[in-house]
Amino acid sequence: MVSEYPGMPTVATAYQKIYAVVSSIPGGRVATYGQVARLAGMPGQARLVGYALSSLHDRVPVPWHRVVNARGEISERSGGSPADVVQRLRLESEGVSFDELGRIPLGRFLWDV
DNA sequence: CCACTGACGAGTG
DNA sequence: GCACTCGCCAGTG
Repeated sequence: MVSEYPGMPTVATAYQKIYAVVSSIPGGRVATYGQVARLAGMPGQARLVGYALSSLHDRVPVPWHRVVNARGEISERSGGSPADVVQRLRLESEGVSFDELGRIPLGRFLWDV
């Protein structure tokens, strides 16, 4: 649970809710953007989840790497940042495996609430 | 205040 | 399974 970080607005934002949900994803499991949105009380707001995560900075201790898209793939960033590679490495080090197409078998690793 | 911007998802052909 | 469209809306400048 991340309630605060340098530079974060003092008032509560939708992002805090999202960060709280992401922070509760167990290691070795993954959640989809849409799933996080629902758990955060914003069904249908998958895009906002992605937007919220993209605005995170390194010092914020949120396990953003455990969030993937509905197809079990790691979504590609804009600007060609290497964050997607880091994400895969972190997941693999947690025991999450990928198939030959670079997708995670959601039937085995999706976080069941 | 207005316009633009996204780590997405579900539906359709 | 792939390509395309449309709906979502908080933040940012």
